[in-house]
Amino acid sequence: MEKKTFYLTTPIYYPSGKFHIGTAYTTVLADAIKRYKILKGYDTYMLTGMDEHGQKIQDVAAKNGKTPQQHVDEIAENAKKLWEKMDIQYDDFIRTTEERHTKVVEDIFDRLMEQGDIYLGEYEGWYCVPCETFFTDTQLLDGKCPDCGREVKKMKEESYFFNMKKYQKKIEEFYAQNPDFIAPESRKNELFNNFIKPGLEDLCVSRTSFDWGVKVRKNPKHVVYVWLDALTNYITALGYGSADEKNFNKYWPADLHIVGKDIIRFHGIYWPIFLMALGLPLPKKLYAHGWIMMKDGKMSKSKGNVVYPELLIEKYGLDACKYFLLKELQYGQDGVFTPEGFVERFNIDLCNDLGNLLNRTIGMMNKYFEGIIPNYVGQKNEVDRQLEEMIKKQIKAFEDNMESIHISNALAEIWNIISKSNKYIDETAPWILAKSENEEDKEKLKSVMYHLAESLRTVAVMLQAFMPETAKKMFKQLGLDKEEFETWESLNEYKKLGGQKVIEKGEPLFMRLDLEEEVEFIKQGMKA
RNA sequence: CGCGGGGUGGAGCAGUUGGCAGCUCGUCGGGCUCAUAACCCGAAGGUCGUAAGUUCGAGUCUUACCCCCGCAACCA
Repeated sequence: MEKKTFYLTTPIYYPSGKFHIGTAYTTVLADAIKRYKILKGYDTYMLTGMDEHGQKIQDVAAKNGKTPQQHVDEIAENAKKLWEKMDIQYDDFIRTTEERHTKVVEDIFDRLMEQGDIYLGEYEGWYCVPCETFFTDTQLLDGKCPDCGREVKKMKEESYFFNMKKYQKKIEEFYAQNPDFIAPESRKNELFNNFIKPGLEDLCVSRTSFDWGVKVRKNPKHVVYVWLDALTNYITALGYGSADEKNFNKYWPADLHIVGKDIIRFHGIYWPIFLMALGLPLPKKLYAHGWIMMKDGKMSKSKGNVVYPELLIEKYGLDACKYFLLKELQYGQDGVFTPEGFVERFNIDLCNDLGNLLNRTIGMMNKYFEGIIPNYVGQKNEVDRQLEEMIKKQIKAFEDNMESIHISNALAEIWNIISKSNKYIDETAPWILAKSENEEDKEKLKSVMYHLAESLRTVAVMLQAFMPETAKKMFKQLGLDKEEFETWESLNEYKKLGGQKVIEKGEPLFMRLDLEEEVEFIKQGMKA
């Protein structure tokens, strides 16, 4: 039987510098969803990459005495290293300077021109001569260049336009029929009311003021400008328009485009319209996540408040870093990074709740049963029943949250099981049962320890999507590092864990941090 | 001017279809000893931005207003 496919993408990132935790978040989010889909049995394909054209890159490269290509090669290498360090399971990494992309963009441009979707016109804007850049009315600061503050001139430049107006009706119809295309809904409203309803304006798709880009074949003084070049990566990466369209046929349309809230407009309007023009099916879903903010606003180098993922990963581990990011950003909303928040999350959620639960369970398993998980003996009392029922409910809630991309809530569902299990230990007081000579108490003790093993296994199965290393450690310590105990299907029933042997001395999953010390460390790292 | 979001106990947030106001952290008091000075229980603390309306009943729907944030078109 053919597996169902799931194609998801991150944006292609712009190589303006080192990636901060915001960029890392987008990619981690995609990776987590991919891993979840794998667990659920999908044939997944995840794409990420780099958007490597444009004036800015040309400028930065020149400043550093490099060719643009050398410059982007370097950054692409760094990006790949970071994703490797973060154990991101992408299936393809597309770069817009690669021939497999540029060639197809040239073709697409030609075709759209022939179809009459692209026409030659004039782009009028405010031009700053020293900066060699065009600005729109709204970009100007007090009528001056927003970059250097100098006078700007009204200038005209010949350029190609995409006829968006032609698709006005179609895009409206599309949204009428697919009201859930954009998540969260508020982003759709924003987009619809501000841009679609008032009427679309044609989009400038070429420039002559710089030449680092895909040349327009029939008029090579023009290079393709930004979005027609960038957005098409989602299909060129799959081989669309190439000799081998196997992946394209298999995975397109995309199941999920993950984007930051800043570029929702381009993905919510231009991209569907480009695809309409090409006669291709539209993606199924667009999710716009919020930003990671700092206490004093956006991250910026000038403020000296930028956090790079390497800092957190090297000191606190990849899983802790991922946990924080995925937990902190609520559905579609911004989240705040503070060093205090990070360390507290680490200590409380990871050390106290999760790590300690595993540790005390392993300890008791060794003390009372020489490390062998007892057989399931049924529900010996009310709390056993409650725990089993609760876990069943949590699994369902977890799935619902994952399907609707409420990742932070999904994590909270896992932590509900953890809390409930910690409470369960207190309620059943296994250390008292262990001292009893009573046969019934001995049975109860078996039941308690079995249920705990099962709880932790459930937690580990779910955590595989977010914290694969931690999940692996948990399986290992529980003596359950076997395929049959790790699959999603295995959650459906209480398995036969009895007879498996846990590790003799459990290594703590996470060691508590000294709040003050670590906050200081992170703050120093932010300044550097 | 317009559009979108937010305004819920000290802090940070949940509250999908209207039905006794929840969670995490913090504070105070208690319990336990299996465990990473962890874990568990209890308590204090909210007129759910303001005003009015619909309803048997509204944080949840309608209207007006106030405050904060974002978007405002080719800036990734």
